[in-house]
Amino acid sequence: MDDQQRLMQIQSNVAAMNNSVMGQQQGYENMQPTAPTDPDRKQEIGDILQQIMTITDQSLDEAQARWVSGKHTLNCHRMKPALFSVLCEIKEKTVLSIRNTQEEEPPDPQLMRLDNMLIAEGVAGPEKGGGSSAAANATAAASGGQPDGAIEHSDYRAKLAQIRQIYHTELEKYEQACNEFTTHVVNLLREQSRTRPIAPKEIERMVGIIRKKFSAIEMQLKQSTCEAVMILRSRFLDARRKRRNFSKQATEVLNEYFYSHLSNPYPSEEAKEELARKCSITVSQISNWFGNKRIRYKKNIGTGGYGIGSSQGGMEAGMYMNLNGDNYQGGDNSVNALRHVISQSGGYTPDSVASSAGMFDPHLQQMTGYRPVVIPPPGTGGLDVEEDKHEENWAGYIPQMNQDDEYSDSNDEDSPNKTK
DNA sequence: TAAAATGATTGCAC
DNA sequence: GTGCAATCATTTTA
Repeated sequence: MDDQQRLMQIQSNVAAMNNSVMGQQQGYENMQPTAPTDPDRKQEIGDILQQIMTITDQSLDEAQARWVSGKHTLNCHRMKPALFSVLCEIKEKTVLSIRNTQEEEPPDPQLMRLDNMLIAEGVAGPEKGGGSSAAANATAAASGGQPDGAIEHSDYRAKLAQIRQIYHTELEKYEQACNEFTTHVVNLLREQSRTRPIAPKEIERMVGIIRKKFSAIEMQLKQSTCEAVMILRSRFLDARRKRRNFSKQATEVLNEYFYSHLSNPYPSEEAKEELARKCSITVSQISNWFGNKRIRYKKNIGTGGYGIGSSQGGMEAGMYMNLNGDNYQGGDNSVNALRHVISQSGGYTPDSVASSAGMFDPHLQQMTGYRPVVIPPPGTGGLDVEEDKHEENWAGYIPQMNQDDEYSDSNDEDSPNKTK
C-alpha cells in the first residue's frame, strides 16, 4: 500500500470516527466562537494528516526542524484534543488490545516453586518459626540427640539467617528500584502525553512491561537464594556422616525391645515414638536402627555365625541369652543378673529360647528379677509391635531350636561376627 | 592400624 | 510410606 492509499484510508477512518467522537468534542466546540462546517473540518483534518504523512517521508533532522516550527501551531490547534482522542482510541482498539491478551499470562510456575521453597526453608515469609523450625528439622536428624547438635543447630540457623537477611535486603533494593523506575517512566509518559497521544492503557502496559523485566531479576535473586540454601543444607546434612554411636543405655533399650519382640520386631509408630523418647533419638533413627538390626540379624542367622549351637556360638538371638556383643557386653544391670543365672543354669533351655523369641518365661523372670519392663510386652496396651504383617517373612528367622542344640556359656567369648 | 561394629543413605519393590 | 538390601562413612575395638 503506497502513501496515497494509506492517507485515503486514514482520512476515511477519521471521517467515520468523527461522528463517534463528536460528543467528546462537544465541550471543546462549545468554547469555540464559531463552529466550522463539515467540509471545513474535513479539510483541516486532511491537512493535519497530510503534514503527518509528509513527516514520515522526511529525514529525522528535516522532520525535527519542521516539527519545531510547526509544533506550536499544532499544539494550539483546536482539533488537537479530538485528534488525540481518536488516535488513542485506535491504539487501544488495535495494538494495545492485542498485546494485553498476549500479556495476560498465568503466574510463572517456576517462580511459584521458588516462592514455595523459600517459604518452606524459612527464608521468605514470616521469620518466626520459619528458619528456626526448618533448621530444627534439619538438625534433629543430624544431631541424633547429641548435645553438640545444639551447636550445629545454631550454626545452621545463623547461616540461614544470613541468607535470609541478604535476600530481604536485595529484595527491598529491587522493589525500590522497580518503583523508582516505574514512577520515572510514568511521569515521562504523562509528560509526553501532552505532545503525542498516549492512552492510559498504554501507560499501564508500559508499567506491566517494566514489572515483567524486573520480575526476571527477582527470579534470579530467588534462584540464587534457593541455591545458597541448598548448598548450606547439603553441607549441613553431610555432617550426618559424622555419626556418633548411640549411648549404651539407648542401645540397651533398643536391644531389649528387639529381642523381646523377636517374633515380630516391627515396632509400631507409637512404639517408635516411645523408644525415641526413651533413647533421646529421633523416630527415623529408631527406624534405621531396627532396619539395620533386622537385616544384620538375618544375615548372621543365614551365615550360621549366629546359629544356635554352632561351633562359633554367639548367635545374635542367643546374645539375649549369652548377652554377648551388641552392647549387651559388660552391663552391670539386671541383664547381668540374667546372664549369671543362665550361666548358672548350665546353658540352653527351651524356655530361654522362648524368651529370646519374645515369649518371656515367667519362671526365668522370677528367678532373675529381669523383665523387659522397659517395653511392655505385645498386646498389653503399651509399646506394641506392628500388626503381624511382617511375621510371615520374618518367621524364618526366629530361632528354631533343636533339642540337641546346647548353648553353653563358653559361647560368650565369641562375638557374632567373629566368624569372619 | 586393620578389622569389626554401627548409624546413615540410597535404590528398589511392594 | 515402609522395609529390605547394599553400601558408605565413621567410630570402636583388639
